[in-house]
Amino acid sequence: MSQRQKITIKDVAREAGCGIATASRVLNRSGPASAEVCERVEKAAQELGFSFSAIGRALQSSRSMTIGCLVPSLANPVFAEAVQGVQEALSGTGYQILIASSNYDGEADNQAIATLLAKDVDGLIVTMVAPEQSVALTRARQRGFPLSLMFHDPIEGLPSAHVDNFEAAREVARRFCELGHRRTAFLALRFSTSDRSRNRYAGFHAECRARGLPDPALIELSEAEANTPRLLAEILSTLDGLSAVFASNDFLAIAVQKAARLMGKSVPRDLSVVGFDGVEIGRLLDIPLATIETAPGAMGRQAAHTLLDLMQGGPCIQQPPLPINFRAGGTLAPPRTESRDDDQGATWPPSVHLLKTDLKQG
Amino acid sequence: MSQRQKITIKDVAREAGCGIATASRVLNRSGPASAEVCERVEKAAQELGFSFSAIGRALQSSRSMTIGCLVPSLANPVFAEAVQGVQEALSGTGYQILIASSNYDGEADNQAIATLLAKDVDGLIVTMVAPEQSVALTRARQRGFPLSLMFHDPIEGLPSAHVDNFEAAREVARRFCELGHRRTAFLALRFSTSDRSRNRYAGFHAECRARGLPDPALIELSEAEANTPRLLAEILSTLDGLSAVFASNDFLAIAVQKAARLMGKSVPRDLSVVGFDGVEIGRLLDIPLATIETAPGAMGRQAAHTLLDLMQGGPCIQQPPLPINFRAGGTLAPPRTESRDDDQGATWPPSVHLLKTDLKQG
DNA sequence: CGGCCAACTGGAAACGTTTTCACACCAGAG
DNA sequence: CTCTGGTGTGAAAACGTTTCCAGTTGGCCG
Repeated sequence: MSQRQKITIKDVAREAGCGIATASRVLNRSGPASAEVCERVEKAAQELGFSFSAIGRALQSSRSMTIGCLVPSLANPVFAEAVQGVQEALSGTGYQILIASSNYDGEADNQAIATLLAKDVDGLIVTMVAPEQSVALTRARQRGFPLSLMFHDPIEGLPSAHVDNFEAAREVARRFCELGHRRTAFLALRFSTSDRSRNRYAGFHAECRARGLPDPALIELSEAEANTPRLLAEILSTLDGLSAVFASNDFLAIAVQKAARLMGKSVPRDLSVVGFDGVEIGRLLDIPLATIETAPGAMGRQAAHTLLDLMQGGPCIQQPPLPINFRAGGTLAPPRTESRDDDQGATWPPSVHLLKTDLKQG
Repeated sequence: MSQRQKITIKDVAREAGCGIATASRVLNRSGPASAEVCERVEKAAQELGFSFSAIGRALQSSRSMTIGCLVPSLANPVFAEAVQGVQEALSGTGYQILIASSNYDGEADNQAIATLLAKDVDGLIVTMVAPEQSVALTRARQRGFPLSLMFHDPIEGLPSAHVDNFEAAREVARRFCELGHRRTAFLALRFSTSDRSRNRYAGFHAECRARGLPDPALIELSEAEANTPRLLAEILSTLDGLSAVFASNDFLAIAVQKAARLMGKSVPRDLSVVGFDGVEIGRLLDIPLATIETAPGAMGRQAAHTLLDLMQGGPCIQQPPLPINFRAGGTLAPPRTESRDDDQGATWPPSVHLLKTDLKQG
């Protein structure tokens, strides 16, 4: 109930009976001051409960000590962990995180970046729908504003903390192929708004081709379909001869298992499933999930370090992709029957739910 | 590469050939302006790519349009979802979120609050280790600073968006009891730093007592134990006659299932398990997890709305606890044998890993 | 034509810092 | 004694806004 309004350095100076400049010097240890006045100022600050206003500082130094962080959604543990990683890397540096999320909306992405920039952040760490097409991001980049990406493949001059989705997906195709699988499918939740999913499909597709497998079926699910095992089962059952599914994230992979059970199929006997991300939970399932392990926290940390370097005027150096690890699990096994159907089957891949979209490379 | 430094309203005014005040009025539509000068200013702002500096504004209006948000960790999906909820409630209000996390450390909590306050946030939404013991929080409260809690039970004069952990835990005890369970255990990961866990145990304990059941064993796990099913199995196997486990969160509950499998026990035939939180994943397991469903996102939204009201000078009104829902699941069933051992067994609850701590009420 | 009001305009203060600059003082060297 | 150089100090400018206030127009009414 006591003092409602803030106390400024002016109050401290008055209380200590000295000038503002002196008080500032004492409190920041940024210049000479006699022992006597030094003590008076310290005491006054203590008594008044003074603390510097970051705003005044920011205005004068034109550095807000704040960095902006944009992710699609914190409800996705992968992004939440990444932000936590950023946080950790920034702790102790004096920087705070101003956060924003776009809910996977490209327009919201732009809006968010503009807002963060208006708040005078000193740098930006970003995961968005389409970094290369965002006008706000492009403008910032042209101005030489410190920028750092997460999860995206690097763009010329724009460093990104990422994993090689394409290569990781090829690894999955390789495993499928070596076990004898032929008919495969790739499941994704937000294919159109996630370059990560698209790169994974591209890699998966490329390796299947390279090994003479039929093209994998590409299935984009709606939220409803992903969360309702019955719907998912219906979709899966339209895929004749399907023996292996690569899901674009672990939650989807778990949903597939549930759906398989509903279809009376057994994992991995009738259907192999591989996920992506390597969330902890997959390891604890009754049948541990085979998946590609990534480290979102490490991505956040790397992005933060890259940005810190950039803000200190360092050169823009692109780190190599973070390591990934194929985690073996009970959900991956050889197909039940060595199905010797020929690959020319005109019905594969089926067109239901098939999504045509421009793939990166191929 | 073009202009490296920011363009201010001064630049716009000069370009438009008018005074700063006029430019401000035009751009904010906050005062009269002739159509002609209006157009010139708009055009100049457009061409220069001007956007207001939030810092200048904040300094002058002493409102930063930023609210601080402190949670233990974003790596915990429950808190991440809550922050996402805050975000949603704040979207469109012009407020941004400055985030901080303490990693479940009470000292870091204090430090974080001080930092956020120094950044001149307009309000604070907080989940911390010990809100009532934090000097930083107490000082803020005394100053009448807008504060809003999440997850905690309300404190006099400090509104909190929460669920009734005590009552929810009683519900679990009730279910256990009605199915015939007697020997129960309560598992928690961070008992000492989580009043939520403590309240759950208190409610669970109280209801067990009320129904004449032996006191539940209280087990606090380390991270290592929780994540290594073998270790967890060892601990569980020391509990003789145990037939039902209440885990303080869903991930723990899933780990218990895994451990049970390792022990050769079947869930729910040999061991019933109930979790807490109601994360989506539990529903997709082969045996859907029985759990208490909560809505972290809704908590975040409520906390944000409460804070907004508070910042507009509204009275401090404590909302009732958010509704929770017992979600039935395959992991809960009657115990295998109506074990008719007497309750006086001197070995129950076992002392291994037992944690003595001051319990709230109960 | 004088007076008045409305519409429009811009100078200047204020917000809380940091930093530059000039001044005062004092010791020691010449 | 005067000069030099260092040390300690505070006034003032600057950062980017908003807003108050006073000023300048122009139109309209008496």
